[in-house]
Amino acid sequence: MAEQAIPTPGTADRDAGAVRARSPRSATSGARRPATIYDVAQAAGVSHQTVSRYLKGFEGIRPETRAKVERALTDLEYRPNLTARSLTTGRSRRIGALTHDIDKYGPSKILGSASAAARDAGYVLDVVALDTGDMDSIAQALSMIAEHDVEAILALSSTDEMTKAFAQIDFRVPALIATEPDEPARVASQFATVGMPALVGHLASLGHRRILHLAGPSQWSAARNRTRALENAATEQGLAVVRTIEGDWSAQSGHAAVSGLAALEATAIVSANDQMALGAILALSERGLSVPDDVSVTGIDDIPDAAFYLPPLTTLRMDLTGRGRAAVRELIGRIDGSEAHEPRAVQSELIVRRSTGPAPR
Amino acid sequence: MAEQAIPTPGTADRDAGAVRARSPRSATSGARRPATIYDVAQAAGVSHQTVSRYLKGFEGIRPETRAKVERALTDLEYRPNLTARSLTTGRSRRIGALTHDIDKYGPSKILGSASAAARDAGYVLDVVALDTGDMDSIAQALSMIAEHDVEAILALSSTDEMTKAFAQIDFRVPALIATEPDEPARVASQFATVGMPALVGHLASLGHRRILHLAGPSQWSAARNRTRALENAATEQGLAVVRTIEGDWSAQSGHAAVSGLAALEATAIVSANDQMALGAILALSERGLSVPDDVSVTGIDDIPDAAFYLPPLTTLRMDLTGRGRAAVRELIGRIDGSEAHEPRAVQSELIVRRSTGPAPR
DNA sequence: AGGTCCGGTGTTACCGGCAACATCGGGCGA
DNA sequence: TCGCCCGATGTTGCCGGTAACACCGGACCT
Repeated sequence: MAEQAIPTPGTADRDAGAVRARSPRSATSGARRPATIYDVAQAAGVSHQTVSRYLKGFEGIRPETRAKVERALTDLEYRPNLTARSLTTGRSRRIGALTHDIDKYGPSKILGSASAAARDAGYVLDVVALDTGDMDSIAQALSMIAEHDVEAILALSSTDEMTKAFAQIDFRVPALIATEPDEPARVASQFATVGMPALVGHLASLGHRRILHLAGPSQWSAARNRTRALENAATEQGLAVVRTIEGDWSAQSGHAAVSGLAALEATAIVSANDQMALGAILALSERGLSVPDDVSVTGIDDIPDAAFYLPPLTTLRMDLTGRGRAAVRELIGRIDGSEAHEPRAVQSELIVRRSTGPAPR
Repeated sequence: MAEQAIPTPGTADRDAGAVRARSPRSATSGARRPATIYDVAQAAGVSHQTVSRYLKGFEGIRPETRAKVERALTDLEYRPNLTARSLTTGRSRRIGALTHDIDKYGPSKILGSASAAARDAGYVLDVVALDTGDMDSIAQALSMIAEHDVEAILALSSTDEMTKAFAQIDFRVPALIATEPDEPARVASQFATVGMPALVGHLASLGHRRILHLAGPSQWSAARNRTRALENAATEQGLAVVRTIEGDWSAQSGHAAVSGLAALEATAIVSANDQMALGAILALSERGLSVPDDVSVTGIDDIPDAAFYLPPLTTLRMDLTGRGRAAVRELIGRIDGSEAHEPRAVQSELIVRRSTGPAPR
C-alpha cells in the first residue's frame, strides 16, 4: 500500500506495479506457454481487466488503449483459455453425447449432424461410446460426462435403458434423447400419419394384402414406433400384418429371419430399416424367390446404399440429419433459457424403387 | 493470525476458522450446487488439502481422519470438478477428434473404437465435425478444439488437406491421423505384403488377367495406398490393371463408373471399398452382366452388409476397430511420456464369398 | 534432556479467467 | 470554485482444485 501505481505509460520500471509476478517469457524460446490475458496486459501496458473487457467487446475503451491491446493480442498470439473461463462462468461450451452402435448408420448420421450443429453454435460434443446398453455402463458414462462439466447431455440411441436412465437421473443440465421418443397414439407424427400410410398405400395399390414385418429390437422406441405405425396403417387400409419377426437392425438378422421361415405367408416384406431388408432380399434369393416378382420388399431410412441394392430398395426416407441438428438446437435453446421448443418434426418421404412390384396372383 | 485453529473436533464455533467463507448450503434446498472439497473438508472437520490428499490416494492419513473424510464425501455426494483440476494440472482428460464423413462406415467405425478406447483410459473425445475438407474449415475446427484444452488431437480421416494441416500446425500436444498414412514403398505393411497379394492371387487362381480398378478419391492416403498395393501385387503376379477409375467411396460413384464405361475391358473389378463395389454390381446387372459368371467383383473393408450383397462380396477385411483403438492408445502413451510407439499393424484378411468366380473364357 | 527428524495436517499461493468494487481525472452545475 | 457524477481503468476476490511449504507433537538419537 506504499505508493500508488502511476498510470503514466512508458514508465521504465512499471513492471514493479504488476499484480502477479510471472516468469519472463522470451519470444524466442521455442516451446513457450500460451499467452494469458496477464501477458497481454503487461505487453500492452494496461491491466488484465482492460484486456478482458476488450475481449468481451466492451465499448467504453479509449481508442489508443484499444489499439495497444489489439497489438499485444496479435503479437502474443493470444488464445482464450476455455478451462479458466468456464471455471468462473460455468459455461464450458461442451455438450455430452452418449451412444452405442456409433458405427451404425442411424446413430453416426445423427452424430454427424449434431456435431455440425454444435460446432456452428460454438459448441463441441464430448462423445462417450457405450459398448453395452445396460444401466451400469450408461450410468458410468454419464458420470464421466458429468465430470467434464458439460452444459447439456444428448443421447443418440433411444433404447429402454437409455430412456429409463434419462428419466431417473437428475442431470442438473438439459438432457435429451435425439432419436424418436415413444409416440403415444395421440401424437400424430408426420411419419405415422403420412409416411408409413404412404408406404402401405403403395403396397396396397400393387395388390398386396399380407405383410411380413421385420421389426427392430423392441427395446428401441424407434422400433416400436415403426411397428405401431405399420400396424395402424395396415389396419386402416385393410392389409394384414401376418407375422412380425424381431431383428437387431443388421442385415444378418434380416437374413436369418427370412431364412428361418418355414413358409412365407406374405407377398410383401416391410422391414424396419434398410439393412434388414438387404438381408431379407438375399435370403429370398437363396430360397429361389425373386424380388419383386415373387415378393416385394421395403425398408425404412433410405441409407445411401439402398439405391444400389439389387434391386434398388423402395423405402421411406427419414430425415436423420434434421433430427441431430434439431436436438442440438433445442438443447442450446434450453441452455440459453430461450425455451423455444420447436416441435422437431420427423419428416419422412416414400421413395419408390424396384424392390416393390405387383403382388403375384 | 491471532489464534491457531484448534484441531479438536466438535468445537461449536469451528466455522470461524474456515479459510474461505461460503454461503451455507442447506441439505434440504432443492437445486444446490455440487459439493466442493471445501464443503467436504468443512463437513469432515479437516482442511481441504486433507480431502485432496485422500482423493489422490495418498497413504499417510490417519484412519480416523480417513473415515471422517469418507463419510463427508458420501454424505455430500462429492464429484470432482475436472475443469478446476485441469486448470492447475493442465490435464483435461480430453482428446480432440476431427473428422468429416463421420456418417461413412470407415470414419464412424474408427470413431467408435477410438471413443471406447479413450473411455477405458478415462478420456473423453471432443468431436468436431467438418462439412468440407478445405484448410480453412480444418484450421477453424482445430482452433475450436485447441480452446478446449485437449491433451491430444486425433484426425479420423486422412485427406491431403488434413495431412498438410497436421504437418504445418504446431499443436503443442500429441497429434495423430488415425487412418493409414502414405505408405512409402519401403514400408511393408501387412496389407500391402499379405492382404492385397492374397486378393490378387485369388483372382489370378480363378484365371483373371485383366483388372478394372475402382479407386478411392486420390486425396485420401488410404485410397492411394490401396491403389499402389493393388498395382504392385498385380505386377508381381502377372495381372494387368487395364483401367483405374476414381470414385468417392460411395456406391453411387461405383455405379456411375461402371455405367459410364463404353466397354468393360476386364474380367474382374477390384474396388477400393465395399460400397463402390455394390454400385458396380448393380451397374453390371443393368448391363446384363452376371456376377460372378461374367465379371468378378471384390471390395475392401468387409463392412457388415457386404456379406449380404447380391451376391455376397469377396473382400479384404480391414481391422478398423483396431486402428481407432491403436491410435488412441498411442496418443495416450505419448501424453504420458511413455514413448511406446507400438507399430500399429494394419491387419487385413481375405474373405472369399460369391462375387468372385472363374474368369469367363 | 535437548535437538532432530518425520508423519500428519493446515496454510498460502497459484492456474487464467470474470465480476464487483475502487480509484482517478475531467466536465459540469450550483 | 467546490462537489458530484461519470467515463476509463486499476485492484481485489473468487471459481475449485493442486502444489509447495509451514507447523506441530512425538519418537529417536546423542
